[in-house]
Amino acid sequence: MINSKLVRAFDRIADLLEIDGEKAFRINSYRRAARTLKDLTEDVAVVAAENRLTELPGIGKGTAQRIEQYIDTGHTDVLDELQAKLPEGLPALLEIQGMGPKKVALVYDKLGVGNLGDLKRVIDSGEMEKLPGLGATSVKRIAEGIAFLETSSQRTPMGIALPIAEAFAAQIVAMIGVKRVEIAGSLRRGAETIGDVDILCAAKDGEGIVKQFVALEGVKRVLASGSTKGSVTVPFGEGKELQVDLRVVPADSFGAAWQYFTGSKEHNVRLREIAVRKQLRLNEWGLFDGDEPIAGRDEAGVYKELDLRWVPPELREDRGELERGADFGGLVSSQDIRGDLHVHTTASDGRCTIEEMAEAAKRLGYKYLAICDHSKSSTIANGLSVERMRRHIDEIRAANEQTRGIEILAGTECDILPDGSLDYADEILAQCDWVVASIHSAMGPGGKGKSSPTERTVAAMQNPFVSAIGHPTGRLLSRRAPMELDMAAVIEAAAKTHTMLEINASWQRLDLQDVHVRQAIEGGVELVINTDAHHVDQLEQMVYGVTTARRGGALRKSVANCLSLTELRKRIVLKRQT
DNA sequence: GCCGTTTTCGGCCCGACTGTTTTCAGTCG
Repeated sequence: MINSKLVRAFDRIADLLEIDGEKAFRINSYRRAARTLKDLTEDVAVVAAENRLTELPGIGKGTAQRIEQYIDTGHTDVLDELQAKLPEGLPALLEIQGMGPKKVALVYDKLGVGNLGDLKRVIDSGEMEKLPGLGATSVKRIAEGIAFLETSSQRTPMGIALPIAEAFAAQIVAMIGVKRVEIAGSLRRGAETIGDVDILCAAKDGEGIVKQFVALEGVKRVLASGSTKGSVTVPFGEGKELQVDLRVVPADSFGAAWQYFTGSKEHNVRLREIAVRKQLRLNEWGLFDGDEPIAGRDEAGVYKELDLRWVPPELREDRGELERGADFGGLVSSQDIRGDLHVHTTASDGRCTIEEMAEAAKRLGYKYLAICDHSKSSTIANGLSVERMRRHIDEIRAANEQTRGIEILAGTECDILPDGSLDYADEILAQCDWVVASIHSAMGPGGKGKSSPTERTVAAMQNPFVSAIGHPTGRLLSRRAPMELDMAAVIEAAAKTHTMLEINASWQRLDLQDVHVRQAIEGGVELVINTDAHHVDQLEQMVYGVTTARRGGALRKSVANCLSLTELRKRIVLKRQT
């Protein structure tokens, strides 16, 4: 699809326009268009062909023309002209903390800086700090910004950031005078990757709390330490750093501040527009009628006074959540999950036994657990031969006999082979209670007599024993791109065959991702949220899958593992009889 | 450049912080 290329083109236009000193509104409209295209789940070329471009939010006549030109020629005049005018390396400089469009334009105009190398040179030579409006301190900060950019991974997966954030929050809440501590920012919204960790704290003595915060164990560098805000970095992985910000506010403003710092920026802009229409003013300190505060202590009050329903953080992305009459109350939550229907054991590549996994699942309050080890073709993952699989099923049945308080289902994660057939014959699959079918090999686009991932997935769904498709796109966050999957075709086939689609909860996968969750629900497909755990500890990753489901607007009634075991079995039978 | 239950023209969110200033511009979230 050409969508992602257009997203990059429009973001680049916006960057260049900013450096060029264009009006903010025009720049924003390009960013808005880029975001719309990023969220779009269908091929923009199809939308264009059907003359529906201007129906998309933030896309008017002008942008539609540029999209059409790009589809036809691979270029847009606007971008070509800007690129002819400004050096290629300039937009990258905007990523440096402390460098905004004005400063980028300044160093370009006065010193001819066209890329990162040039910038480093004029910093070292001392030329930069002589520029008007700059000085030794700001140049030093920019130099630190460059260093941070080069050591930090740009975006950190939610699964790495959340434990770090929770550890900090636990230490802050123990400080004297702290009334309340909460995680805010994109982490609270459940974004799959985050830029930095935002922690909010209610206390009177901001300076004292911030001082303790920047001195906490695990802090590598202190970026800022003031009376309301502290900012530090924390090492993780191999030489990487994550930024953690703490803000301290009075208890009376906690709700407004939590709302404000949770974002997203776009959601907040929309909220403030609504406030303005009501002749009110909304900021991080509260909602005001003139100088009179009318809300701010809690989040719900802020929404209520704007005649809005409180919006769950996962949905605050300005994707229509303030307008849509959505059923927020029915949104799936972690408490609704009654079982995990995709885990591995030592039989294939897991590190715990059937009994260990079952005991851990029971501790989480689950009523059922499906053991789904790899099938024979997944040799790297120690996939089970037919003979081993038969014995494995017997072992699962025996373990189930021995275990009380949880039902252990005999399952498999059966490979979908390159030709679209399944790795086990129906005779084996029929013995399983539950079958997840997944693609693990030949993940390329297909063609030339080779089946495409879409064809293979759709073919697998025709098998009556296939209950669900595992990690449908096969992506690994920032490590492997998703397969080229025609999601609309997969969803249509899933609905028709009563096959569920998995939201793989592993923070390295989150597959389906949020926009596809929404698309699947709109297509009438039932979902299942599984951890794909290879160790008892990984069962706790369910929360990431639930968060992703919530971001896609999934209600508990759309998620199969919120069902009782009896109801779940009925769903499996329904598929087998179709 | 987009958009419309005050509008097809004239709007389009808000405040803190910082460093450079002597009244404010730029950046950030």
